[in-house]
Amino acid sequence: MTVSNVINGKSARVSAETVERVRRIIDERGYVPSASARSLAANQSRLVGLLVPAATEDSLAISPHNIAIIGQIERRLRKRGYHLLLRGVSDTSEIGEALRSWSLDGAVLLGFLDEEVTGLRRRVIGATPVLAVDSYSANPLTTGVRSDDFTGARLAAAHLLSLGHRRIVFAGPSFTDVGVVHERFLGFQKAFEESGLSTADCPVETLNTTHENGVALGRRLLDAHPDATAVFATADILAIGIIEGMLEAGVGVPDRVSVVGFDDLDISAYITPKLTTIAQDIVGKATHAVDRLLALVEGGERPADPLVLDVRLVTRNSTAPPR
Amino acid sequence: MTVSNVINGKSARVSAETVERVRRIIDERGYVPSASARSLAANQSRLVGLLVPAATEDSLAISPHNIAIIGQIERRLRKRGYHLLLRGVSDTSEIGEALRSWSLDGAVLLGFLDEEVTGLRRRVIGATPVLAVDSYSANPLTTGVRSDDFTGARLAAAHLLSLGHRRIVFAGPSFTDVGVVHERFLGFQKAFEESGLSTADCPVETLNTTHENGVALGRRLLDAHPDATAVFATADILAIGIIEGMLEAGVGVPDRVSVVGFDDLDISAYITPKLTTIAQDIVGKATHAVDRLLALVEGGERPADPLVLDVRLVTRNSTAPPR
DNA sequence: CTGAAAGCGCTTACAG
DNA sequence: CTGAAAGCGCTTACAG
Repeated sequence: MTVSNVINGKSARVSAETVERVRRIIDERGYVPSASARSLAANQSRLVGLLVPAATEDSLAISPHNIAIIGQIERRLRKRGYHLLLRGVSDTSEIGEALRSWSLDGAVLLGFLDEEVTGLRRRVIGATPVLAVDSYSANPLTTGVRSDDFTGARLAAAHLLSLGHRRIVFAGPSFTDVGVVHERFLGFQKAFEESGLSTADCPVETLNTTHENGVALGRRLLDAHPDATAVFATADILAIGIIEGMLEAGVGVPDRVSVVGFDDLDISAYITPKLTTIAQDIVGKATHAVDRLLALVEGGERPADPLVLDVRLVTRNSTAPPR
Repeated sequence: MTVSNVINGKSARVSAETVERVRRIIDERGYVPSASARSLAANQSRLVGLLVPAATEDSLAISPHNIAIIGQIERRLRKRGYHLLLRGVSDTSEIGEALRSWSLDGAVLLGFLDEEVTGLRRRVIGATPVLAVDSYSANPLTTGVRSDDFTGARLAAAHLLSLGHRRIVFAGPSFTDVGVVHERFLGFQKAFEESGLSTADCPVETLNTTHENGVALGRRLLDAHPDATAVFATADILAIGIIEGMLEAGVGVPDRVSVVGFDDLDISAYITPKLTTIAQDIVGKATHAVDRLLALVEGGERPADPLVLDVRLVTRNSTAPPR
């Protein structure tokens, strides 16, 4: 018991001398406490789950942006003395299983749809703190950390408008009346309003966020929308594909069509032309996600409103005034 | 005890009727076994560590190639009924701590230097199976899975030689007389030998594998080596930087200088010109790494020779005959 | 300040 | 085929 107190830093209950002696013996023998025994007895594991969607049989469905976040989350958890269980889940019911099986102290949900987060019930997650990254779900059982998607899209559109573009294609996944893409669409519209303009002439192209789909759209973009002079894509990986498709089709970027992305992936600065895009604060997202989750784990306060992180416009070479 | 037998599938010791009854009750109550209690009692955790180097205070030091592998490893482990503990370690002594603290059934080392793997002692890792990805270490306590680096580099050089290049820059991190980069250098030389040529006129540029370093090298490449007509870079991310640097400096790729990379990252097909490179079998690497590790975990056979995976040349647009 | 004892939820010889 | 009992390595009231 005294040894236990020393290890757990409850030095108020042990004499300095004893603490010293225990410490020395621990070092000498290379003693390492058993995490499973600890979890079992204390009913807390110092383990946090990082749960990501996984199509059955398939790989983890992690976007480049989310991949960048994983490393940062691990780093922050480690710094705070926690460990990371990385788990792909093919059905939301597996979330509850993971939580209870490992007595996870908390979980970060990365890449789930808003409706999946909203569908989480107390019966499934119990009292375990759960944080959803990039979610607009209002589920009171979860908290969130996300970027200011509205402002990001507003900045992107305002940039294109200020260059003189009017007919701008909005390219992104289909959206409902809530969520990341919807917010970006609202921000896109807002920029037009602020300039006294309307998005009535702006085509919306709906497609899943992959490089491949971007290429396909790029190839046929001017056939479908001959008057378009710019594209706002809701993800860099999509924007990169669109640029590739347009270049293939002989459409100059940014001479004929300007393109703005969203994310600021590393690779966005490697392609030609370098991509103008909206930068998200990846380190901040990861750090705040962990800190927020652990505040719940350790303090037990109830989830407040989602934390919203600033974004900024990064102007590079894929945008120019229309011809 | 009977319930335990049912859960663990030891149906030989339980009547079919009882199995059925237990199963039903488990479903009704939504019972989920406690992983920590199980680990503690059975002395096996069904947990595998994925250990990656982490500079202190810094992010995980994961290359794009290794990031792609992580998702695949998680998938394979999950399929085999194991869970993944992702952990950055800033000192190899932490490896032993992680193994013992969580009673890990095994560990995959990703991105460690050969000397770090070689330095692993029984005292640190005990009897836990450890597999090092991409390592040439001969440490008998570990097994390995890696690509055929020698052949990859040989194919790359042979491709350039067949196009007519003779003065080819070898660009990669510094290497000793063992390891991935050394193997690639040997394969590079081998291709020259097979053509009755020598690498005597081929400059070796030593630099760490980052996009930034590649750009810097690209900018000064022709100043430093005016006669060079091609570059073989030991990593795509480096090759991409080199191309960017050369284009900036007004050096045409592949018109003036051809470039071959190694890895076949997704982004290598997105840049302009699309990169000719050596493709590694990422899915195979991850799958075999897991299967091999679990063979040790479950069967307890002793580590055999490292498993070597085939590579192949992917010809795209960054290579052409010299002017 | 120190320690004996119960208990966390499982697994595993062992007896019946 | 079934189950009582010990034990895995900790934590935590509780007594001294």
